[in-house]
Amino acid sequence: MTKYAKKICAIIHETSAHMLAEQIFLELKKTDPKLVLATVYNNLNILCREGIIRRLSVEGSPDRYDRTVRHDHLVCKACGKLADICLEDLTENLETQLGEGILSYDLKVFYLCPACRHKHKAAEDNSF
Amino acid sequence: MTKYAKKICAIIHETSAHMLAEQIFLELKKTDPKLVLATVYNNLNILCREGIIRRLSVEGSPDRYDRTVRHDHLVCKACGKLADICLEDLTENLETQLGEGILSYDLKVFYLCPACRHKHKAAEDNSF
DNA sequence: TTTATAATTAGAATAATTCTAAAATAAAGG
DNA sequence: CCTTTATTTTAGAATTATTCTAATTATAAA
Repeated sequence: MTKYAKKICAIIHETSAHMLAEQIFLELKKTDPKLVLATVYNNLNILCREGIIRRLSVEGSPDRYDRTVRHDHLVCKACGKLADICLEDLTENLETQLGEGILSYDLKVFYLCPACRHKHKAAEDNSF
Repeated sequence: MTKYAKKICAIIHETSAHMLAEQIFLELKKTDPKLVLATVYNNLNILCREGIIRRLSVEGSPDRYDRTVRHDHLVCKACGKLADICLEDLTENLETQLGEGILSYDLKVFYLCPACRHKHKAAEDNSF
């Protein structure tokens, strides 16, 4: 694994921050000022392809990168905020239903986060 | 609902083709030659916001648009091909696990489609 | 070392999507 | 109907994330 691949990997696995390529770039730039964004993208793509990290497509925002330890995501439909949750593992269940082996799955649960729920409610109350 | 919103809605609900904005545009252009891509995007955004259609983020490809009737997706990790599947509804299960109401969820199951499984196997056999 | 291979840089290129302002269309009020 | 107002659509520029290309640098192999 190359120098920057290692560092990127470390950053992603140390936090659960769902970072953007740009954020990873800025973080690494602190210690490696000559680093360039394309290198970050290159390495992120390689790491994803090899299954070492996980790409997260989030509606209306650039891709984010996440650890591969099994977990799911809770997404606020209003503000888009993303949180980790660990629900029961569905792999076996899915394989049984499908009748064949799967590689992995991605489960996003949409809800209104407490903050947005309040805003939403306030807006409704004012609409009289 | 506006003229184009209606037509876009009809196209998406009549097929299960997971169409790109571009494809919808080309389809509508046949009958409305002066239509412009921005109009398609405008309407797709409005329809998504109102929950009338569903946006599908597919890794490494522009967004696709889908019907809202509950179903899940099977995605080939190698070629990216997308297929509809209808697995059991997890809503109640998820709400119980989370201890609160949810709006919806999105489940993508990754596997190797038959074609890619064969290619993959052939490549392995040749690597001796 | 010298050579070969792979990684990184720099910055241009691409592609999807959004934005802005003007034009066209539709809806509402008289 | 006609006029006014509001909404939709158009045209095309702008933005943004990401990829690509070629040149350079670093690493590994001979």
